[in-house]
Amino acid sequence: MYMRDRSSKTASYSVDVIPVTAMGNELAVLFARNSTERERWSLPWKIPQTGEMLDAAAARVADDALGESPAWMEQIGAFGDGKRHPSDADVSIAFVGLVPHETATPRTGYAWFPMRDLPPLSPRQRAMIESARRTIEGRLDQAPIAFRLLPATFTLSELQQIYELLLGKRLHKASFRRALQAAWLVEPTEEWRSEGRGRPAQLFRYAPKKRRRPQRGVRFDFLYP
Amino acid sequence: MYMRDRSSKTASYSVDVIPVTAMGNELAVLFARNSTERERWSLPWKIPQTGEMLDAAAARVADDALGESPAWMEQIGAFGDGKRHPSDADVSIAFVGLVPHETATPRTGYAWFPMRDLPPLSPRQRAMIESARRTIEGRLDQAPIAFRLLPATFTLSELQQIYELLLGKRLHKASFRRALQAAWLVEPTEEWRSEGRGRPAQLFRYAPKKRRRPQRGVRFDFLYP
DNA sequence: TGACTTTAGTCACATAAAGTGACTAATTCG
DNA sequence: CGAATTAGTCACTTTATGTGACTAAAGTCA
Repeated sequence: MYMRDRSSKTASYSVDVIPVTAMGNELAVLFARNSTERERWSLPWKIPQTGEMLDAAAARVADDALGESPAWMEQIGAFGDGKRHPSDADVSIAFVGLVPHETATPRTGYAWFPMRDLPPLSPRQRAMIESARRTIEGRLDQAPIAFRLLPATFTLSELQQIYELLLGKRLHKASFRRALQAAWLVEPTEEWRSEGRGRPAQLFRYAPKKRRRPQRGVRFDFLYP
Repeated sequence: MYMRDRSSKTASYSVDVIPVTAMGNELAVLFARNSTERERWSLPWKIPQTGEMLDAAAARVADDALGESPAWMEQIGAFGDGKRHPSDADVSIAFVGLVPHETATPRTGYAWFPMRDLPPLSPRQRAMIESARRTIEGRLDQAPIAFRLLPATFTLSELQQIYELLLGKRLHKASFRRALQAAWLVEPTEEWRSEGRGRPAQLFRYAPKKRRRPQRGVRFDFLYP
């Protein structure tokens, strides 16, 4: 295991990844089993080589854990508060990654934990996971990240469930579909899927079309000073 | 000047600050004159002490440059692409800060540069500044950052000009004021200011009132896949 | 089989938000 | 004084969003 001299004057960092997926009807995060304390878990991380790009290092961390790179990944910042961290680095540069649950099988030594039932973690790791959750929620209306949690084809009800999960509230079916229609983001396939009870649902795929920029004015949507 | 061994295995970082203000009718960034090459400028930075919080280090960097801490500051991430940087650190952890132009007087060795006429910079510094610009624009409807570029009292026309500057487009006066009214963010003072020609304008202050959370559904507002 | 339940998909109307031009008000300039 | 300039407001239009009710196609079960 990597160790460094705490008295060194150089401020050091590690690259940590928060891999997120949608398991059932809640979000889940991937953890790596601790090599020394077998009952402890931590977010996957590494100390990048000199000259290695940050996002490349993060992609490698995710790949080592899942055998594939996340469908979407974004840096969520550097975290320096809280003392203990597996890497012993002063700060963690964190990335959040989204993977569809269907194709994401963790390698041995890694496991998914539902967001609401995480293993014991250091304050820094809890802060990073909370920041990841907020980043996902905030990106939702800025980038098509919800589709990155679904397989290539999906029903509109599945898509709506993902949005309800990420937003933490129910959405009205008609409003959701009208907005989706207006956004030209999905197109229907020829296939239908019967889930047992109820009318079969048509399968759609993510296929964004060009459209004009919605020219809106200002928004004062924030709540807190 | 701080130097470190490039062959060291420890990945190192510096803390860089992008201080932003509104000068006339465009944004400006504060730079520090390079100590060795007198004609070069760079963003203010430092290597934090071990154990020093990142935001505390950033506040100190800004304070050294301006004699005051920014009215608003936020970390915008870690930047590792691009080779040359004054600090010689592998990555820069960047913070964007907003200061009202009226009270922000740079110390000797520092100067404001308008966004559209920046001095020659390394790719990494250009990337950080561009990211700062995007962060400001994106935060605009999530936090009251526009008020952080204005003095304590201001006219609604001044406020609208700040928004037009940050959004890069003209806004309709009536729409702007209607939205502002609905947001309960400002309250009028007893003072009026005459700018020479035209009717005098009433002065307002930033005084947010509590209000219910705007319960909106989904937004598919993004343009790019 | 046929009534009932369940999920998918759509419609029409009501309400809320945003875009827009035109108006009045108060000041300076000539 | 009257034109020009900036502030502030109004009323109307257009667009977006909220919402309940409807039809459609499947399974369940007496």
